[in-house]
Amino acid sequence: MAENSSEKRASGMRSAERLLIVLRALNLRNGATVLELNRDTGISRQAIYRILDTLRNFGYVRRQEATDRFHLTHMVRRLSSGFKDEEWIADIAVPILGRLVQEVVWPTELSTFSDNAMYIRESTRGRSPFTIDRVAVGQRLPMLQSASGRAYLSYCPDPEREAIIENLKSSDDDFDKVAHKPDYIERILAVTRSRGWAVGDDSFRLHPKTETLAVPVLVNGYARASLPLTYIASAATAEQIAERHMNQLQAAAKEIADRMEEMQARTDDDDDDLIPIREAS
Amino acid sequence: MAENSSEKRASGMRSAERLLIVLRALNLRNGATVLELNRDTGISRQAIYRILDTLRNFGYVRRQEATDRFHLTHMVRRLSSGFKDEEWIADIAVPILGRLVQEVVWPTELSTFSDNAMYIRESTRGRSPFTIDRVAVGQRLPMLQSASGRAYLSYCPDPEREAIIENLKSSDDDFDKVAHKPDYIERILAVTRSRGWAVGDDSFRLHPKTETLAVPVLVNGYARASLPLTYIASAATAEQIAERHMNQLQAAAKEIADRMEEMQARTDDDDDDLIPIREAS
DNA sequence: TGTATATTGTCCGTTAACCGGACATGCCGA
DNA sequence: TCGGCATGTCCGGTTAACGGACAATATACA
Repeated sequence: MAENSSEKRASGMRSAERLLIVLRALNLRNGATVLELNRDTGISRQAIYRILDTLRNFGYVRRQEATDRFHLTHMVRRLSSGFKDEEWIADIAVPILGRLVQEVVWPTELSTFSDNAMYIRESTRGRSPFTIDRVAVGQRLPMLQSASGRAYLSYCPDPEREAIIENLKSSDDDFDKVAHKPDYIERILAVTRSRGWAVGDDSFRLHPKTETLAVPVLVNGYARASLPLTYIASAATAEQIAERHMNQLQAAAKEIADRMEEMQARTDDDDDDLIPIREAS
Repeated sequence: MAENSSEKRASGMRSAERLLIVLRALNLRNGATVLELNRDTGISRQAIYRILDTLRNFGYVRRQEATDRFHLTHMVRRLSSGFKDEEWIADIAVPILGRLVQEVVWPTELSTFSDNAMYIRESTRGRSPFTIDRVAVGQRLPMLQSASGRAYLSYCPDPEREAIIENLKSSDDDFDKVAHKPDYIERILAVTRSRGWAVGDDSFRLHPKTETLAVPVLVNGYARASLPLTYIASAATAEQIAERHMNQLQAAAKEIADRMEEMQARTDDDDDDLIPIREAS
C-alpha cells in the first residue's frame, strides 16, 4: 500500500500545501484544537503544531487563552482582501469561455462596465485559430459604438443606463459625443432588444478587418457583463454568425449568469470539500 | 549587514511562510508576473514558480491566459470567510485586555450581544491572581441582571434596545421575565447612565463570592460590547473598585472602540507592510 | 487507590523535498 | 547581429520538515 504514486504528484510544495489545508479547516470550524484539526485534515499532530506556529508568526491565527483553542484573526482578511467582487464574474467566466471557444471557433471575450466604458476582462483570443491581434485584455471599449457597450446598455437597469448616458455627455472621448443624441441611442436600444444581441458600429473597430457581436450576461434579469464574439468580416455576415452560434453564445452567457447568482446566494460560508489528503498520523 | 540573526528564528516552516508572503503580495497588486513577485518579496524566481503552482493546484490562483499574469480567484475567500465580523472586536480586544489586567489586578472580560444575551468572548481570568473559577469564555449572561447586559442595554441604539426587550418578553429563561416590568428596566437604565457603568444584580452571580461591574465599549457612540470586571465581594465595594480602576477600564474600552472605528474606516484594502524577508535571488 | 483512556506537548534521527545556480529559450530594441 | 531582459526548466546538495517515541496531565471508572 505504499505505492499509490498514481497521479497525485501534480507539483507543489508539500508543507505549504498542508498549511493551506489547515487554514481552510480553521475556516470551517472557527475555534479548533490541535486534535480536531488532526482529525479533520488527516495531518499528524506534530505537523499541525508546526503549521499553527507558522500561522501565528504571521498573526493570522491566535490562541484563545482561556479555552486553548486556535482562532483566526482579522489579519486573515489580508489573504483575500485583494480580490475584488468585480472580478468574480471574470473569474467564473474563464472555464466557460474555454469550452465555448471549442464549439465556436471565433474568439470570444468577457467585458464589464467601469469608468464609463466597457473593459475586456477575459479573452479567448489566443485559443482561437482565427485570432488576428492578440492580448485584448484591458482594452477599453466605448459604450455606444462597441457591441459590448450596446449589449450592456440595452439590458442594464434603467437608472444605471440613465446615469451612464448622463456621464457620457460630459466625456472627453469623441466616441461619447453621440450621447447627446437621444434618438440615436433609442434606436440602438430598440434594435438590440428586438434581436437579443448587439453589433458593433463601423466607427469603432479594434481591427479593420473584424466585426463583433455581443450578448449580455443577465444576472437576476439585468446585464452585469457582455460576451462579445469577434469574427473576420469577409468570412461571414453578422446574421450568418448569429444563426450558427447564437444558441451557444446565449447558453454560455446563461451559464455564467447562473454561476453568479448561485455564488451571491450563499453569503460565502458553507461551501464544502476539504482537499482530501489522506495520511494517517 | 548579513548578520541580523538577532531574534528572527521564531519557528515555523520556511516554505509555507514564503507561500503566505507571496499570497499576501498577490493581494496587494492583483495581477502580477513572476518577476514582479520576485521583486516585491525578495523570494527567488524559481521559488515563486513552485509557490504559484501550489496555489494553483488549490484553485486560489489562476493565470490569465492573455496577459500571462497571475490572479487571485474567488476561492481565496475560503481562506478567510470563516472569520466572522462579530469576532473582530474580541480579536482586537485581546492585547488591550492583556495590558489592562496588569494595571487592574482583577480579571476583566469582553462580552458581546448575541441571541438575546451577552456572551463572554475573551477573558483574562487565568492571568489575574484573583481568579476563582477559570474558563468563562462562552458563558451566557442575562441581559437585565448581569453587569455586561445592563451596560450594553444602556448604551446601544434605541431601536436595538426596544427590539431586545421585546424579544426577552417571549423568552423561556426565568431571568428574562422582568422584561415585562418597564419601570424596573427604566430604573436600571437611568442608574447605569448616571454613573457611566453598570453593576450586576444579586439574583445572578456566576460565583457566589464575586461581584461584577461593567462599562460599555462605545463604537461611534453606541455600545457594541461590554467590558466587565469581576472582583471578590469581601475585598471591596463596587464604589471602591470604581474609584480605583474606573479610569483604566474606561481607557481600555475607549482604546478598543478606537481600534474598531479605524478598522471599519478602511474598507480593508490598503493596509501595508509586507513581512520583510530579505534574501536576494 | 490504581488502571485505562484521552489529550497536549516536545525531542530527535532520518530522509524527502525544498533550494537556487546554471542553462535554454524567446522577445525586443539598437 | 548582438546585448539586455523576461520566462521557464533541470538537477545535485543541503536543509528543514516529517512522524515515531516518550512525557505529562486530566478525567473516568473500578
